[in-house]
Amino acid sequence: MQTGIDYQNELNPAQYEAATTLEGPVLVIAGAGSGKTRTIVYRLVRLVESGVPASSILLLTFTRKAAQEMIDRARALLCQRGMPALSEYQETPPLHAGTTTDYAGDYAAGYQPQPRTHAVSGAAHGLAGVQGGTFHAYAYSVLRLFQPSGMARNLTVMDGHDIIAALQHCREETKAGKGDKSFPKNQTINGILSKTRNKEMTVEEVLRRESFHLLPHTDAIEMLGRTYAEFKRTKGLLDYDDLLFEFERLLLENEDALAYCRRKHQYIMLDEYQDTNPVQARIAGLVAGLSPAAVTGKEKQTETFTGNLMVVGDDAQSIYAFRGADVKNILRFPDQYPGTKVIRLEENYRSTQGVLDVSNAILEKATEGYKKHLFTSLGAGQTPRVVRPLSDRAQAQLVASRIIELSRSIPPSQIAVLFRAGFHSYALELELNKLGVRFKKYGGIRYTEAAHVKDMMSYIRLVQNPMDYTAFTRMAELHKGVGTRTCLKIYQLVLAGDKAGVEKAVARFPGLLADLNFIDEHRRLNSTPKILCSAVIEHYQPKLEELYPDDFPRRLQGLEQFAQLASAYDALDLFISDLALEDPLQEEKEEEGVVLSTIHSAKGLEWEAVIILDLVEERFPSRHSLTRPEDFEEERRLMYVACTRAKKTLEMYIPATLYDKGSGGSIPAVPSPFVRELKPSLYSEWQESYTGGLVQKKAHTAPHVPKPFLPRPAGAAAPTLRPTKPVAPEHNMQEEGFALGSGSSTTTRPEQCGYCHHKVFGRGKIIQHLPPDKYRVNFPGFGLKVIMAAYITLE
DNA sequence: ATAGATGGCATTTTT
DNA sequence: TGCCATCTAT
Repeated sequence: MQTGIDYQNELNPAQYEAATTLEGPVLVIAGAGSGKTRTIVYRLVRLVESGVPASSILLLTFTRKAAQEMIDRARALLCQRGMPALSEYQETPPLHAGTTTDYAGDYAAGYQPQPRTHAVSGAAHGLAGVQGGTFHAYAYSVLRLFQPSGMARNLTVMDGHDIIAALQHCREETKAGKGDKSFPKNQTINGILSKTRNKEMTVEEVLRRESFHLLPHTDAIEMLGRTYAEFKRTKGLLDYDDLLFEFERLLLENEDALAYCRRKHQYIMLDEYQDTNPVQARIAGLVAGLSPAAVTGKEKQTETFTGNLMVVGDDAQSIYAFRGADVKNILRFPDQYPGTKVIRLEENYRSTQGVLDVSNAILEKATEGYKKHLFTSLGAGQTPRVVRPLSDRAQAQLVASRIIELSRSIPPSQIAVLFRAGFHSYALELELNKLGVRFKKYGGIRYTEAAHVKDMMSYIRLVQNPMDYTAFTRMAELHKGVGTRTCLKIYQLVLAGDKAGVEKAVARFPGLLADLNFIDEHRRLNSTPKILCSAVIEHYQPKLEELYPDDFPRRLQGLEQFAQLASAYDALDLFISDLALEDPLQEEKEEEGVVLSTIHSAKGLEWEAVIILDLVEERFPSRHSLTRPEDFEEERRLMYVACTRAKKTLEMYIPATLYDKGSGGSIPAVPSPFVRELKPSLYSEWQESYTGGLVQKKAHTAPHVPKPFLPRPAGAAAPTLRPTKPVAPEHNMQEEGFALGSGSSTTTRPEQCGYCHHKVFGRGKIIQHLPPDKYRVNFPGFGLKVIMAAYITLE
């Protein structure tokens, strides 16, 4: 089939090379803003144009949204450039129907392949049937077709909340850490266990590396891990990590499954390869055709690799090491896949040179020496700004008014505020609400986490998997008088098939019996997700009205929206797993509004204007990164990712003080090393005054004159701005010790951090030197303290 | 055994 | 801030 696309003229030479190399192993090193998405989009079209069936293309990206966008854009390209011959395909045939041979039906006895894709489908023109999504979603889509050995028959994907609930259950059962205040919280346990798996290390290794204070609990955590694994196995539950490891095991143990994947997905594209972890890399290798021995590195592939595998990524943007991502995957790809064609996309089409200069400067200081230099032909553009509000509260007010100012010339949806951690934006959110500025926050509360949605989902999940204990608990405890014990008892009776026993136990709770019957009936009916959703809503509505008398209509509406969503699915389990893997309502949020996002969630996105908050030590770089140099390097790459999101306007905010909830007062903050090390010529410096507007600091002119500290009465108007630096005397250390742009500032790099002893608090980690004679020290069990040097002994 | 209330807490980043 | 864990009255 032919299109009028002129690949050579619409792409630059490197992009062209990447988009038109369809066979063999290919590594694309794509610098920030280098047109990576465009290249993948063109390659998708090119593949289809060359006669590759869309259904044999697998596109794995970091989020489903990313895959969706690429497929949509490819489809748009095809539509727009006319594939007249294809217009008769407007009515897309179901994914597995007709043209493609689907082997799963033959192999997986009892499991019929479902006629609707789980992940994203390119639902028009020649792209119908491209399978795209995340590794996790892909893993599930195959796992459900083949029965993994030793697993319950119906597999359910757990979401974050399920995981915590399951851990809690295991904890009660084993009495692990009972009554021990130093025992970590479920969240923490989950983090440790998950790290253990993603980094493929023992609990002890993980603890030794990043939380040595928990080392005394090593055995208990390991034991809890085993109990948790057994809990999941017997109940047919899969957490995020299980999806990957069970999938790998399936590919290694079940020849049919491996053959199915290899045969079906002959053209594989992996985006963000720098952020894959070892098991993901092995899965990719197995499906692409690498031998099991070569995948684990036991043996080296010596002949030219003949599978069609393209990986795309940027080692400088690797920001997920904390969850096991390993840059080595991308660095050694050519070695692992002999015959790899390496293509570098280097010209930046996103940002003006001023933005790139700052970005480059940040990367230059990286100790791991990623040699990258972004360039553009877009021109110098605006000079990035450094803004220094008096406090984090003032920062919120300044940013809010700046957003209003910017939105006079830029659509609000083209303005983004980025920060290191979700809670860093709280103050700004309050401020924006106060001013009536619309915003959408990425990484905020998922709609699926609302109580009524979870209630509804528990019924749906029980229809799919009667052993889903988390769902059972949720459903059963909706009834007054049913708690942990009763719940467990009934669950066991139900599983044992003891009908008489169940009826007896449930007799005291008539509503519960009705629920169980309802679930049984619908399991028998095998209804479509949409019909089931409607039925559940009707069944649950009385309870909804009882539980939420003030706002049940609104919640009901939300549930109906959910049922609408379900109508896109033919298979119940796919609907459930999609909800656990990614919030489907996220992308349907209104388009208007300023974007608030963690830097991690901002990956791959771009905006006209980008504001980075809280560029002070402890926040960014995060205090948790101060232990090991490699973590600090990851913070640097995070900063690089943040800066390279900006097209034209880049502003970095450095509050002089941070509110301290402990003391209720403000503590001085040290500007982030990432800004301190920038040459002053790369940015202009702006400050707050009491009279209005941001005022640019005149570089190197006015001598520093400390202004008296003028406390604002509570509830006073937002700070306005004034031309000189209003720094309170007690904060003058910033002027003296941490001037910006020195290029050689006293950075609290991790390698300079040591430990010290204090008579009362014991051993602590020195977080920061506060000249001339104080240290900020983190004492396990006591938290952060500022201590006079005289009272501690350095180690 | 359950439910509700209270008080103490620490708080990265995501599938 | 919201989320725990523990306590107390039924």
